Amino acid sequence: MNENQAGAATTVRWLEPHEQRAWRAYLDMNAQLSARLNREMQEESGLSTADFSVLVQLSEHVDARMRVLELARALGWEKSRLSHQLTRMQQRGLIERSNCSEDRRGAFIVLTAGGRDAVEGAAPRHVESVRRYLFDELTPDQVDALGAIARAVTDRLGAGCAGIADVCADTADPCD
Amino acid sequence: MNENQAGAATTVRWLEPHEQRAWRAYLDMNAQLSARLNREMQEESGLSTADFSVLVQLSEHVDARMRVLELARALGWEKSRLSHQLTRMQQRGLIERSNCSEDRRGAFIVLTAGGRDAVEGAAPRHVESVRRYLFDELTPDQVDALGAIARAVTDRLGAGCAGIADVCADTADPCD
DNA sequence: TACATTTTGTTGACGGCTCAACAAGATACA
DNA sequence: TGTATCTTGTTGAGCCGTCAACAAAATGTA
Repeated sequence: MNENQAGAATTVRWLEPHEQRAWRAYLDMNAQLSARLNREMQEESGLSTADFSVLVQLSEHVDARMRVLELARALGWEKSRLSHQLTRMQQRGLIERSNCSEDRRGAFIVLTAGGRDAVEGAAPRHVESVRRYLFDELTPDQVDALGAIARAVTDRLGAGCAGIADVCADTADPCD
Repeated sequence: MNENQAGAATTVRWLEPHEQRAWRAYLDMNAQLSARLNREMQEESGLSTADFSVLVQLSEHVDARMRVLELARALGWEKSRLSHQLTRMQQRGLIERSNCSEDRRGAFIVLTAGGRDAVEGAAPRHVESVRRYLFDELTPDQVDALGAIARAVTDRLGAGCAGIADVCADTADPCD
């Protein structure tokens, strides 16, 4: 965009050139890095990164079984996104839905043996990719800086309450 | 995932705890920031961030008209993604396709008056959002660090050739 | 008990992205 | 000229994500 905007333009604090460059570089990094990681995981392990995230959460959990909303909160996903995702993963034998005796509305999501094999096969390759494209290119200071930046931003955004009011505690929006 | 993997696990360089934290923080930042910016632009201006990116490219270009592949290269998108996107944008009157006399296969993509109004209306609000959620939370050093990190990673990834071989010069893959 | 409200989770419609296939014009070259 | 190849761009199938609507069970309250 150029800076000769009509209307309220005079009051807009446009990005400074170095901010503009940082912002576009960040957008590029994101787009390229996520595309690359997704494609490599798909080719090497037959999983999407979304599949992988779900499997990792389950495999890290005691008994490898979780309630749907528990999983949604852990992932920061909307429940309907997760439900669709679980349907697809169930069809491929990565997870199973089992009834919950304490709450008959509910379902437990259970990691299958195939799901465990898939995540354990994908994890080492994925770590290698993340190292290759990200950490190997950064100095230790840059790694720490990235972490600090990301935490500052997610703190501002409400640490998971943006757009997933669905699965967040119904407190007042702490974001403004 | 835990680190007691079967098989080749002994040779895998798992992420160190501080790398793990930085990585997950980065993933969270991305997911939340892009979701928030997308939602705000949709609510305030009726555009997706994809619409906005296309409109910005066009509006920055002399005559506000570009060939499809030129646009695809500028955005780092696959041509088919762009083609679908343009079809939707054309239906909403944001852009028009016009014939190219020099190359009768080709099409010029032209920004309409409505498209220009849309991008000029959206830009100030979008800048405010980007400031609010990102730059206002970062120190000047962090802004520079973010830019440097992003450039290091995109350089490693081949600066736009990842997954869009479609629209890239057909050089050998410089990524491995 | 009866009834409203909240919580849990699924579904369908629709926009968006990727991939492979395709059409048609441009280009190279014999 | 003829023809093989490359380039430009679109299309359709299918997966993915969001939104709104819904069903059913749990919970609160009279």
